[in-house]
Amino acid sequence: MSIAPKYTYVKLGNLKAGSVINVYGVVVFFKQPFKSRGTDFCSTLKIIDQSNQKIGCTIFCEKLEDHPKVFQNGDIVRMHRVKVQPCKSIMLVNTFGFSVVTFDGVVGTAVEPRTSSRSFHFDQDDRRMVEELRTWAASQAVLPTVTATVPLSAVQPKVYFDLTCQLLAKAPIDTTCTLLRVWDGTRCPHTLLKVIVEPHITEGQASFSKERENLIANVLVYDNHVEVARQLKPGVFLRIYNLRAIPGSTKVPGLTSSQSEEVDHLAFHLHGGTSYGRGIRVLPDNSPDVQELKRYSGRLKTNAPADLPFLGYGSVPDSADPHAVILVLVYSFVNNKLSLILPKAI
DNA sequence: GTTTAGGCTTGG
Repeated sequence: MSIAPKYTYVKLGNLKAGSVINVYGVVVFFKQPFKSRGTDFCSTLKIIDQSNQKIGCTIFCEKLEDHPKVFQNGDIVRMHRVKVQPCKSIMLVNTFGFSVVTFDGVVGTAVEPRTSSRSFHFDQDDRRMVEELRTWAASQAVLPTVTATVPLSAVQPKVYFDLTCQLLAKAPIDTTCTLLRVWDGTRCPHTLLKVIVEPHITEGQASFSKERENLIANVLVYDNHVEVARQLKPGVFLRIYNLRAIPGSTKVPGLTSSQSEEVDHLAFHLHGGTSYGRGIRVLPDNSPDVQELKRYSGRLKTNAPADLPFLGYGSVPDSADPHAVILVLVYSFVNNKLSLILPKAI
C-alpha cells in the first residue's frame, strides 16, 4: 500500500532562488498557451498570494492539455515542481514532473479542480487553501476582480474586451486571417460588420436567418490565432481575450452618382500577437459562464439558411433604421488576393 | 536532465 504524498506549499514571499517548490496563487495576469520558437507551447502567468508578492510564471509544455486551464483573472492555480529562477526579479518556471491544477476563484462556488491529469492529489487541505485564497483575494480592492466578460449587447466602439460566445461557423479568409462567426444570444446596439463568404469554404452553417444574422458577430482573427482557430469546431463555446471593437464606416456610391452613403459598423479584430493576453480558449460546456450563455441562446430560433452564391464583404445597417440601405461589397480572390469587384447598394 | 520567454495592443 502506498502512502499518499503530502505536499508543502511555499508562500510567494519566501521564494529561494534555485529551489524547486510547490505553490498556490491567485491569477492576476495570464496568457493562453502560445507556440514558442522551441518545441513547446508557452504559458505566461502572474500570480499573487497572502504575502502580497506578485510573481511571474512561465510554463513550457509540449502538450496543450498540460498547461494551466486559466479562464479569467481571479482563478486559483496550484503548481507542483516549479523552479525559482533569478532573473530581473524572481520568477517561476516549470521543471521535471511539473503539474498544475486550477480552480474558479469566486467565493462560494464549487471547488472543482480543472486538470487533464488522470491522477492528482487533492484533499481537504487543498480545499481549504482554495477557499482561503478566494476569501483573501475578494478582500483585496487592488486586485483585478473576477470581472464578467462583456456581452455583445454592452460592447462599446474602440474598446478591448473579452467575449464569451459560441462559435457558429468559420471560414478561412487568407493565410493570415480567419473569420469566426460567433454569438452570445444578445443583440449589439451597434451595426455589426457583415462578412459573407462562399458557402463551400465555410465550416458550420453557411448562412442564417436575417434575425439570427443580426445577432452574429464576425470576428477576424489574425496571424498566430489562425492556427488556434483551425482546431476549433463549430458549436464550441469560446472565450476570446482582448478582442477589439473597431468602429468603421463604409463609403459606398449611392444609386445616383452624385450621392454616397456612409454606413457605420462595428468590426471585431483579434490582432496578431499575445499582448495583453490576446488569445482564444475553448470553455468546457459545464462551466458556469457557458451555462449562462446557453440560457440566452436557447431562447433564439434557428431558421433555414438562405442562398448566398457569392463571396462578399459588406455592411448591413440595423434593421430598426427606417432608412436602411443594404450594402454589399462583393470581393473575390484575384491572384490569391481579396479584391473588391463590385460595390452596390440594394 | 532544461531551448522556448522574460506580459504591456494600436493593422489587416
